[in-house]
Amino acid sequence: MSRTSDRAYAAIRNMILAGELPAGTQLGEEALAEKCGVSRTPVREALRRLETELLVVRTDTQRSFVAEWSIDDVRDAFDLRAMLEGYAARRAAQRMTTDSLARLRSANAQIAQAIALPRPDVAAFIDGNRMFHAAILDCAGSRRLMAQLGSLVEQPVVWRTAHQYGPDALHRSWSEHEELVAAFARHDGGWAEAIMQSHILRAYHAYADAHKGLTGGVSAAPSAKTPPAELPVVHSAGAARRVIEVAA
Amino acid sequence: MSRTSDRAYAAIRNMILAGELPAGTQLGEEALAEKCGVSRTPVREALRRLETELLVVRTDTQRSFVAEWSIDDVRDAFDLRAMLEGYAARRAAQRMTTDSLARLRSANAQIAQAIALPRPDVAAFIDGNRMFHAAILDCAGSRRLMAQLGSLVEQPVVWRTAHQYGPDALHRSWSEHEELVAAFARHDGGWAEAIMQSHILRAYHAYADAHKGLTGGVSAAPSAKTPPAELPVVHSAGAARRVIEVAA
DNA sequence: CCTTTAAATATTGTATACAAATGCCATTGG
DNA sequence: CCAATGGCATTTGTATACAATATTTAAAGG
Repeated sequence: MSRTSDRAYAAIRNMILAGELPAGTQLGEEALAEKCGVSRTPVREALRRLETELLVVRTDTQRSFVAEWSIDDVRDAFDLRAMLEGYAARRAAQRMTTDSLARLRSANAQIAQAIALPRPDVAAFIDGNRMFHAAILDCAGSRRLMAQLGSLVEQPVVWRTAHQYGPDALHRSWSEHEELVAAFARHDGGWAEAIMQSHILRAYHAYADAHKGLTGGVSAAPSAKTPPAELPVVHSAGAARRVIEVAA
Repeated sequence: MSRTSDRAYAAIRNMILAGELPAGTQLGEEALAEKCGVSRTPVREALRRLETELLVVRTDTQRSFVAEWSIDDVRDAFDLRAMLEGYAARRAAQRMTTDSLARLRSANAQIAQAIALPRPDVAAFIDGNRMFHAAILDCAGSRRLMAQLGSLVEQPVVWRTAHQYGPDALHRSWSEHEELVAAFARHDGGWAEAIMQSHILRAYHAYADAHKGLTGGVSAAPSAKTPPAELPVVHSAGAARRVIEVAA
């Protein structure tokens, strides 16, 4: 991961996720190159990656902009993720090995420890959560599924500091993971799928509730000729900080 | 689409799909650049695109190879497509407009005409089929879904000359489309989803039957150090011609 | 005053040169 | 004879220069 291209990708991605580059911002290659301290070549590659992940949109004349997210887009992303990750859970349940099961238990044990402290260790929680879901995806054994979910799990709106989660929400997440482990242990694909879908969609509603009234419907993509000017930019200075992860 | 990069993409893609570049072949940038008559820069871009579509795999040391397809990979791709396109059908049914419905009827009318002739016009059939499915996807109104299905619909194994389809199979495909139109007209999402899944999975079994015994299980990706040498290359000269589209 | 046109500016696309890394092969030492 | 190491060939990564294209600005005409 020491390649310049990856650094550029990570840098741009973080700037978008952090709100430093608000939705609708034009992404000039030269400007980004300077900001990242690299040449345009790796920046171009990074932009293409971000484009396939829909974090960046391009006009028909090849100009890149930070993608806009309407409330419907968010719902859309969660629905898709619920379906795909539910499918992953179903497949994983069928192919579950004792080894994978151990990894899942271990990951959720880390989560239990992270939320047990007087003040929850959010970083550890997020990390354990990531490991848990990654293990399931790995066990599902589908390259395609992995590729498709990869571009879906960490989206801008999906990000949200788990700090906003109260102790009860954190515990409920852990509890759902435990239930998933039970389903996996019994190789019950249908059960696992149902739990997972519920798990994800609950996360969506947690997000939606937290953002009630905040997000005026921002339209999807900047159109060809009039991209950044007239866009109602939602992410003002205050909103920039609010970018985090919905910990499913 | 007059950009050099797109030409390179299309050229490489076609070479893979046509079997000219058999699975496991190393894809050197310079060699491809010469073959396409362009410089390495657009070739690199094309390779990255093909990589995200899983037509090309890269080793951990950044070498590119034509992806291998095991029978399980094929099944995997069809399962995913069935799920995603089923989902698209469900959404489309809910949002169906008279305008979109007209487009669907028109596309299927073209199919009817294409298969009605004494000798079926396969090109017209494929074209109509593409239009039909594209209209549904469009009506589903999900950018993400469109992006994800885009990399799934035209995969190497999914390709197969519809020439292999007999008149009955062509007619059945048309008939299922008609049923889809009926479900759409009634805004019955569940029905539409079920038909679509059946439609896709039937196509899978048509493919599987046609390739029985032919495809010895080819493993997934060439491993890091020993990529092309020991691979049991399936696509011999004879197999190269067999590359086409499973017309769902 | 608005629309249209044309030049100027800015941005992206492609090619090429060079640097870094990987892979291969032969040689050497055990 | 096998394993390890060194250098040579090949391949990919990055930077930069130049060409093509798009956008903006300003001026002219209606």
